[in-house]
Amino acid sequence: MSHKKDITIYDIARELNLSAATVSRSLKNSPSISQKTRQLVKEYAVKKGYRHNTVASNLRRQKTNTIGLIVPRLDSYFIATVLAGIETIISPAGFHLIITQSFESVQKEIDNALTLFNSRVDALIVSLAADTVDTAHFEPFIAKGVPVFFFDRVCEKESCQKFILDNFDGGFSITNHMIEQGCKKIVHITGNTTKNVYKDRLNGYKKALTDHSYAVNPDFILTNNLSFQAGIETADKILALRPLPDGIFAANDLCAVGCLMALKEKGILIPEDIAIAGFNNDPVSQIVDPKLTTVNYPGDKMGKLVATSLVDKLNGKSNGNLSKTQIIRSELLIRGSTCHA
Amino acid sequence: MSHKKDITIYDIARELNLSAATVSRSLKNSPSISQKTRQLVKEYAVKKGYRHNTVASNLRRQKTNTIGLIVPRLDSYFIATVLAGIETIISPAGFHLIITQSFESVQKEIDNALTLFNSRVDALIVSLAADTVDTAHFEPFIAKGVPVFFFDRVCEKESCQKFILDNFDGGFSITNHMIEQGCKKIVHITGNTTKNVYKDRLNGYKKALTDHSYAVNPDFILTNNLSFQAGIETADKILALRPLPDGIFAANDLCAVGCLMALKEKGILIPEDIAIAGFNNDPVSQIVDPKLTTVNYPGDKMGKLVATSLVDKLNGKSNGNLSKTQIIRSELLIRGSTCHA
DNA sequence: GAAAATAATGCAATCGATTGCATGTAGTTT
DNA sequence: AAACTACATGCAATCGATTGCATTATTTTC
Repeated sequence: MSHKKDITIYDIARELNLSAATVSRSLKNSPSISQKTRQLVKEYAVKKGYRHNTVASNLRRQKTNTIGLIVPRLDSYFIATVLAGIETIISPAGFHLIITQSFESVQKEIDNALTLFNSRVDALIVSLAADTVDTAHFEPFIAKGVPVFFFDRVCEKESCQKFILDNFDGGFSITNHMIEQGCKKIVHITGNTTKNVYKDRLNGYKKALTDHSYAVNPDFILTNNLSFQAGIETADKILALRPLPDGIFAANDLCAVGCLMALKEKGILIPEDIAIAGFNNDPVSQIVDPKLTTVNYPGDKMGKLVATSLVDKLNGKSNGNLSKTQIIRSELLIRGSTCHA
Repeated sequence: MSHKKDITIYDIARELNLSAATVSRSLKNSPSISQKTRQLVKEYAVKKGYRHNTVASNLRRQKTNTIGLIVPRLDSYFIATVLAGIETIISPAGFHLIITQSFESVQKEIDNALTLFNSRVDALIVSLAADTVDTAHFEPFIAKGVPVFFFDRVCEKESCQKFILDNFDGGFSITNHMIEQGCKKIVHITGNTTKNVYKDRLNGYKKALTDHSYAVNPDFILTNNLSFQAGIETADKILALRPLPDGIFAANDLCAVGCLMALKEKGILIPEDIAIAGFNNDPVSQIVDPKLTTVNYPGDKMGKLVATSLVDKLNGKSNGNLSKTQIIRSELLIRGSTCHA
């Protein structure tokens, strides 16, 4: 079956006895073309169903108006909201978004970076995979002047542009709050602490303890992959600890909720026996009974912030003195899982 | 500041005293080039940090290896899992994914379709906006032979390739189950019934009622936007109904959970006073207490199915006789919100 | 009415990879 | 040694829009 072939500016030029240059300029409303021809060309283009060929344009202009995105996974509430925020900003600004997931693997992240580079994206937005230590795969972008913006799981290097929540402060506030509620033996469940997000939350937790002259007990710092399932499994480990903890601060909500539900199942009263807090303000934190104390992590806001800064930079509207590190203030949300009604 | 300029096959050709054609063929491992030259070129390319220019290649080949996606919004669990499923399949197959959201608006959907068309995507995957009736904006793709695959919220036209869950069967099974549990006055909360998903669920509900010789009471069919908040607000309306309902079937989980929590708040016992069921198997359905009976809607599976079919088609591996409508069997998940332990 | 200024349009190169066809070279056959 | 085959490489056009510079048409100015 044969399909309609696209018409080009040359087709229009030929039909109207003009040059391709004039047609091109007319379609872009160049003021150097007379009102009359401009109108003529545009009407004819619409009539014939002309469609601008972005690919050809991209090659000639050496720009793609495309932004690449690399995230660990797409099926997380936080990432989904960031994504939505980014798209909301860049789409009206005339940019496209190409998305890829690294599945928490450096190798996949490297592959994705390479194909996005080859696709000549105008910029890159990244949240690092769990096991990424070396970030050399982003060097080609830097060397070429392509902006690379990190968010959430960021590159530790000074020179990187990054957008993060104040994870230290969040971890500190939560732990502090639990201590104020009377908790004396608080467990912390964390993920991969080579990543800033978990490391900072952990350090905030430690700081709150030492500020209150509590010792940091290494046995009370548990590591898992922070999934819902991991939370359920960790509940048993927690119940086996001696002395029995009276508080749990998990580095994300999903894990906290899994843990909370498993403990409830075993007859533990929340928060009377053990108080629990999470991190992220995931929808599940408001559904679980009792509702989960957590730190608000506004993905939509973060996505919009990253995207706005990026679009400004790409359009040369950057005030230039944008700080390399943008920190969103953390906000503690106190709910039933850490205090009695 | 000056940035490193990309090197091209011409640069390599010049340095090695070869033609660009030979370089191009070497890099693609064309068998018509001798092993020796091929090796030479490839090593030199790596050494010099050559990167394939996908944009130029796309223009010449008249293919972009890019798939466009248009969805109502990105920050929904279902969409996020579909997205993850799609990316998982198409990425290893060498395709990119450009995503856009319509925010449930036809106009935005039309705009997105246009820019994706101009970007010469090789295929399009769509879940329609709430108010989309006319689908003429996809005609240019069809006319040009660009595959357009619909999922979930699909185009009603016969000729469209669509992937859906058996919504009718799901609605029927849920309602039937509730009736078997003793419910006699079941409310249905639905969304925009011009969309197949909600219309079919509603029809399944009606069929189950009439099969059991129950009348369909129009007052018992409530419409809202199916958000969590809407569920909370609808709880009051339900309590004002006479006779008082003894069952609620909401067309999605978020709304069902909002409603459930609001009712609990008001002292209603779930499921003793009123049984509740949702649709989608969203994570919140397993967190709420009691856990929510629902229909499993495997986004990941659907995404992979859509993407696999699409990639096969693009690679000409389609068996050709792929049915226009692919239906995923619905699966009822019975939980505490509709039956006593 | 001629010169100068301005407006409108065209020419042709460019972006970088791809590919059908032509050419060239080495090796084999008779 | 001529003729032929097979393999390796090059030539040059192509994809379609963009844009600096040149050229032609139209006004303005004196």
